[in-house]
Amino acid sequence: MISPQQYLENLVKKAARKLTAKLPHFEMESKNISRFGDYSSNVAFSLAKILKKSPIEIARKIKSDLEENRYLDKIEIAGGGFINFFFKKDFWLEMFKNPLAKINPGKGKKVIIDYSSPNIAKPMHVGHLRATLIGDFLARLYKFLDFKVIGWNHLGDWGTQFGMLIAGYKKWGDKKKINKEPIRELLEIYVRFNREIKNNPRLLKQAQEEFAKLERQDKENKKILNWFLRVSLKEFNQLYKKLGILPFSVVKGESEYEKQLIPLINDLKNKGVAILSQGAYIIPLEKYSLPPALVQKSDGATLYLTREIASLIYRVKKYQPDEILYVIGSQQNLHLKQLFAIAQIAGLSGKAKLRHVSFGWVLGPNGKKLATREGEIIEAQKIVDQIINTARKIVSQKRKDLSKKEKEKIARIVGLGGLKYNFLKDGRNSDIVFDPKKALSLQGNSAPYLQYTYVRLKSILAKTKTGKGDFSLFEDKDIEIIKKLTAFEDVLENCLKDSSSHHLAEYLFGLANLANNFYETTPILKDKNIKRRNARLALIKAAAGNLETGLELMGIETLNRI
RNA sequence: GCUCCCAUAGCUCAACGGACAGAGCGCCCGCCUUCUAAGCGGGAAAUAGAAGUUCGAUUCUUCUUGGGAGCACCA
Repeated sequence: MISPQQYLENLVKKAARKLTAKLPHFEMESKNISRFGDYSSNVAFSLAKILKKSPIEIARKIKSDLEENRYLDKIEIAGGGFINFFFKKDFWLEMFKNPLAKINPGKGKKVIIDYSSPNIAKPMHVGHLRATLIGDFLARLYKFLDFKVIGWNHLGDWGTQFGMLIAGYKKWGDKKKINKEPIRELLEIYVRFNREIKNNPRLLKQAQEEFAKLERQDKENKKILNWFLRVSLKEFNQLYKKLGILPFSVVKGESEYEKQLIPLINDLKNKGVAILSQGAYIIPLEKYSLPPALVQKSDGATLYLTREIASLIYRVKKYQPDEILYVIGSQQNLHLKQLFAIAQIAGLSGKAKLRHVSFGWVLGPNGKKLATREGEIIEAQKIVDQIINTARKIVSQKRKDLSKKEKEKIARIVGLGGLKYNFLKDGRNSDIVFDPKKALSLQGNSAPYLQYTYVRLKSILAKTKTGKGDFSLFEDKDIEIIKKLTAFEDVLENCLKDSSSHHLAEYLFGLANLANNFYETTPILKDKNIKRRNARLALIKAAAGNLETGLELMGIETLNRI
């Protein structure tokens, strides 16, 4: 079975083809307003433009063409040319009996999703957290839709700052301390180095020298850098584990491409893609209305972008992906545009479609960038711990009856769920305001609300055995839920199209609201009509299943008790 | 200076050029001897400003105002 929306779209397309050879784009949507039908379409308006006829006239033609359809109760024309479709009850019962086939738009295609990308020796901040959660959602979504997903973590481990870190380590470093608390210690060295540089400019030179050695593949410095990477990664992995993020397929530092850069630049020069300008090599991008991209500095050193190009070449060569998603903040919009333009000019991306999944800033409650009063960044780790703490307090207050172990489990799942939902419920392009103090909302459009609804549904199911039900006993409010259930796949397609989770969040919230309203107003277990009772048990089981699947796609766990 | 992004209810967010701009929080009102009140129902409340394109504009174009990001030797 395909979704009702798909079904109607196909139907209308067929009818429209009789009127014109080239189909215009049109909408088929569910408006949640009963007099606009189960689904409505603006196809007549779209056709009116090319056929130069009135929308009403076209709508009438389509209507008369489709009116005999066995699933449709009626078709209405309203609002100057909208076509509203009303399905028969039997259709919805049919939809419920034969659930939708799982869609598989991926068809086994390979996609690389590049996300998280923290810098080693530095704590992950709230921006990394957003990138990580968006990326993890996309990885789960693509997997669910039958793509072969390669999760890629491109670590920042190159640049003069690592010269500072190595110089600082050689001066003041304590190996034991670093092994114990790597990121804290390394950050301290970095901060101290920058502080002392003000009084002692020679330090900067030392840092540059250490970095230059690194560029020359100096064994000792490479070894140190590698060690920094290993211990940082150990700490990152603790956070990923705590968050319940899918494991990455590839974790690679930028520095790993270093050896390929000179051949790469030579190749670009030979092809005439890169040209000499003011002593440096640039790739002009006027054709793309972009400023030129610098790939080699006048001192011969390479840049971030150069390594990004090398990484792209490596990815394409090694994995032959059909698609590469870069989950990276909007401040790098230009950078990604340049990368994609270069890929096109030099033919680097193979068959892969490149896509920048850009996202906005995470702002604090005052609408400014999130920071403590001292101006430090707020660490992702602290946000996670803080929200679980908040959840712990609430749970121990609300459920004094539960065991400590169970309360702890609920606190973790509700806290993390609240956090993730907070980042995933909004469209990714806008800046979002994140107030760590208010982040765990229990009411309304929040993960705990969805988790609570799931628990309520499961709890009803747990109290009884199910038997054979008679679906024809369903009433309007049951059908409302069936309608919602059948839209799930369409919602996932929207998420895929926009690389955004907010459609799914909105859907799950709507479904949960329907479900809550349903069991609030409809006694199920006490229903004397056993066939209807069983039918409704099947219905809420399906609703719970949808909630669970949807939450799982957002990386949010469900519970049986809350 | 140039380029790009953003501006929707008191607050936080929705709305692929479509029919009356939807939600949540907060506020006001009602519902717990009945499957977990982390719930359900109801109410007040918004497109920054000006012009244009269109049958139709929150959406597209131009300008204004206000915020943010980026723009050759950082990553």
